[in-house]
Amino acid sequence: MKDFKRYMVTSALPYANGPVHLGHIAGVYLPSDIYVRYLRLMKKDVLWVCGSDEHGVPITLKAKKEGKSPQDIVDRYHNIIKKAFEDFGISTDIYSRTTSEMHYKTAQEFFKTLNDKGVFSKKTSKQFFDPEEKMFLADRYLSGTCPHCDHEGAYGDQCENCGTSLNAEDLKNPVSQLSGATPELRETEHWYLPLDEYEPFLKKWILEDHKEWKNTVSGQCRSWFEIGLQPRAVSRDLNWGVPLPVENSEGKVMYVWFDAPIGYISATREHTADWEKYWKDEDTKLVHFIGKDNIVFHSIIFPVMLKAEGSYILPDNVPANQFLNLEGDKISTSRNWAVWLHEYLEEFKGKQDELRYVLAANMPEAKDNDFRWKDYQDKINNELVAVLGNFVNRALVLTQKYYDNIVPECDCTPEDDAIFEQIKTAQQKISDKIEHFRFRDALKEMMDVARLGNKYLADTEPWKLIKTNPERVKTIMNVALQTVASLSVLAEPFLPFTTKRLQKMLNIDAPGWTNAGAKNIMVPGHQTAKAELLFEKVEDEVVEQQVRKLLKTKENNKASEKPQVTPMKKEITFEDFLKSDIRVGVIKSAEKVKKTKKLLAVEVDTGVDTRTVISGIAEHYTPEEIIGKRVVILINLAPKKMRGIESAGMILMGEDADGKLTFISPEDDFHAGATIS
RNA sequence: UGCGGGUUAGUGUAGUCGGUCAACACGCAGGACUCAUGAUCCUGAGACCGUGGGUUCGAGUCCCACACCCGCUACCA
Repeated sequence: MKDFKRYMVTSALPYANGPVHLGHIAGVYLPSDIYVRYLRLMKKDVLWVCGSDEHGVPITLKAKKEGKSPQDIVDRYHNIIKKAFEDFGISTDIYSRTTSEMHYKTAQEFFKTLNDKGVFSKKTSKQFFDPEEKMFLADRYLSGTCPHCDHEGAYGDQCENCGTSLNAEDLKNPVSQLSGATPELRETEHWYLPLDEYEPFLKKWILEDHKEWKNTVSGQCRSWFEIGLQPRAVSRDLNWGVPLPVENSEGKVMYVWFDAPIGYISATREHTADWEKYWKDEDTKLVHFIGKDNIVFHSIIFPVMLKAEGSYILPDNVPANQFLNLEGDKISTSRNWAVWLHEYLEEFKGKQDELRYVLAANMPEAKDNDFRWKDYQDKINNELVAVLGNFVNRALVLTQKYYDNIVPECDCTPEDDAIFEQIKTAQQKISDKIEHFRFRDALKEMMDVARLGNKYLADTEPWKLIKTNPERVKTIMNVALQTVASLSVLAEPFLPFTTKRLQKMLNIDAPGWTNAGAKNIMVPGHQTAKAELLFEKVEDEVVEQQVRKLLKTKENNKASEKPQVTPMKKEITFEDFLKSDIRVGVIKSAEKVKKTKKLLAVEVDTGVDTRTVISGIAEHYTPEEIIGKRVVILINLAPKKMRGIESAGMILMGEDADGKLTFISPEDDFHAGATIS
């Protein structure tokens, strides 16, 4: 492997429309922090940057909804996130933001360079423009009448009723979701990054030159290659973002995904005048820590931008993690199903390392993992307290008892030497694992050193020997103290707050990484401070309270989910209504349509005949349980073939706000074919 | 539906090139110890490695099919 002179580490910029939660921490910021702290201990030249991503449409919408400016919104969350990171020991060299002056400058220079080099292609297309908001509308902020089925709630990109994907311009009676105004079709021109031209380069670079990347990352890239890369628009018609630095581009800003990764560069520039060596020198190792949702941006789009610019290096690795679930359910900002970092820090004062430990031990490195409060309690009580905290306490308390906190002399036997050997080996293993982004394994290795210490004490039994061979006990306690001191280095990347306290107790300066396993970190005659417990047990009550809090969130969600009532559709005439032939039908049989998740093929006796209807209810009903059910069915609907089966008619279903479906059934046992009007 | 990832003891996970690979942690059972936050140490029980085929002298490990879970995508008359 190449020997790099320095490291440039970036972590995905958190989007400033909400605070960060444990999923963000476990997936991105904690692994980065462990990695960087380790590199610093190795005395490497390393720079770690991060910052808030503050552009993009969702922020403008949130601002509008709250009657504030986009800047107000991003200020609020930027400050919450920044403070939470600091308090949690996320030790970035700089935490910047993409609304900074330096970022505008850097992003514009970058864009201009690409533009001057003729990298971009330009294309004109027609898009809807909201005259009230004075802005172009992204497809999903448009609604209207579907040109195919006349459904009125169709979105600009798709009709949810008939399922066809649409071109926004084909929508009938389009309405802006933002203002309710009728948008006009206007021509607009956009800049495109020709990803397709870089495909051969990317394929070689990722699939051949970087085989060491996680297979989730290369797998994702491979799937993009299979579809074929397309030019990607990097400009938007919006008034919130970095303005394009080119002529005739009024009202246009950079696509948020174009400017955000440049934020890494801007932050570096803001931090040091010497920024270029971190971004443009081949001897620098560039590493992007991200979550799996960001893979294409960091392994395809941003590298193409860097490559096209010409003077930048490309990432050496993109260690993407999977997602963390919470108590079995997907974390969701909008449903408030999350443990927010800033709230944890409020409620668990001084317990940063406890959380860091649990998250690191449970990091979603290869697949999605689950955070459970019970597991939080178990890991802290049975591992942190019982193994690490206990060993440290035993060593220090014994030293206090026997030697009044003075480090005794050491006269090592081969058994003692073996301990130092093992610590050395562990140190190398931890290094190796961290360098390969295997943080949970690395953490385990570190804990094994504490286990080794516990075993050493159990084997040598100084509390017995003190009566028969006090000379020997001196050496034993010396070895135990050296082990504790080694732990104060080896644990630093994972548990920085604890190691600081530990070093204070030992009354030593922070040793360097390579000192771990040395015999002389604690010099004989040195005076240590009084022993304190490193960790407290987590009581059942604490965990129960958190679980209750989450349950409450669930209940609140249910309650506050005011049935989202869809607006009334356009008035129809009685004659229109009479056109539909709605009947009571009886379900004769049903079976799942193969290879689909939601579709059931249902045989219905309509009185008129028995016919097959495809219904999208398989997630709510099993075929067995609906046989014999009386349902309401629209029978004169034009048949449509789906998945090779012809569906003649439509079973009417009630739909809840959260998407739950239920049959509409007559209250009395009406016969099949009874009309409904 | 397409693509990607996953499916290994009660739980969470390791298993790089196919041959001590069935491992580690927690939990559980029994024992030892008492310096330590009822912590620690030792011993033990617990997995036919999602299912079914195939390649091979030999497969969690390679190939094929299927099932289930997650993400994106499609579909949901």
